[in-house]
Amino acid sequence: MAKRRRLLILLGPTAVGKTDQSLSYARRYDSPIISCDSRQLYREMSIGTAVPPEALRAEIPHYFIRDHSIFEPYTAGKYEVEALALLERLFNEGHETLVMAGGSGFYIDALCKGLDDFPSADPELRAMLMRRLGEEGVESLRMELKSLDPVSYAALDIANGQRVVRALEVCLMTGRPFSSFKTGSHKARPFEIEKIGFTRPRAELYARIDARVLKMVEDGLMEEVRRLYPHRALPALQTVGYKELFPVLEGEYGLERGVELVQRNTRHYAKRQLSWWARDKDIRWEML
RNA sequence: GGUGCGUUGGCCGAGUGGUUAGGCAUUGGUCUGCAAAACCAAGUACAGCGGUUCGAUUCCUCUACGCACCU
Repeated sequence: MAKRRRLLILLGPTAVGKTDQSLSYARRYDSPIISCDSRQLYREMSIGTAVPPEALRAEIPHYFIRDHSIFEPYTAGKYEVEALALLERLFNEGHETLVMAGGSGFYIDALCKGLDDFPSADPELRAMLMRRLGEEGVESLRMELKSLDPVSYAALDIANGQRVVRALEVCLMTGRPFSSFKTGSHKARPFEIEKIGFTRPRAELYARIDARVLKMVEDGLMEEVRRLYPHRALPALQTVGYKELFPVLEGEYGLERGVELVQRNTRHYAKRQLSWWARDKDIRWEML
């Protein structure tokens, strides 16, 4: 009889305390921790992304923590493929329950439900469209999308340049409308999925965020930022905790202001995470 | 005690005799390969009393508070 395979996903807004929770769940199920965090997976960043401490990673194997490079832009699509393969391997090694922990809602959904078979971006085309976005503005790209794919045009966030570019690039690459790739169906997964969401009262969460940012600075965040400064234009560094601190190095404003901005943007981020999960009825919420 | 200036939503800050500046914060939301990204939306404030006026946040009186200067 086949063993019951279960993926336990621990999710929640940044700074809620997922790391501590994942530790106890991993111990309970004798599972490694599979991270689902779009920034902690870059090896060049660690303080600003609040990766789990060294000691913890020595005790329990972690995956998708600092095992990719900022020089190879990562995407939710890659995560779906790689994480699925990893899970398959780990289940085959005998695990019945695997613990996943993370805060990237889009990545979690990609893994659980799957993305449709869109082509991935062609870097040159993407760059060209982004340049046009900058030079001509969204309006011009929107008009082009309207003629190539009226369905997407109607459905898309009309002002969201990034989305318009994505839709347009798929149309141009394939000769088919972007919308024609969307099936609206979920892929089947060869394991059960259980989601536990951790949350806290808003004020408490915000206070934790503010304190954690201060702690990061104490721990040498500015050194990390300085080291990454030459790469500040990379997509991976368009990240809270870094993008606000590069201007400090340039003397645009002081460290104090930089810290305030990181705190603020982290709060915004936490709110967006909560908003993403608000409509996911499969999550069992737990107040910490 | 006197004179002058000021008092705008959580904060900053413009402005007007009659379609509610704006920014930040806050709150809500969107999301199919950059997602810690990108984007959308919401709140109806003019210190208080009275007056002038068809109508006052805007003009006038007084009161309170703040600042400055004078005796």
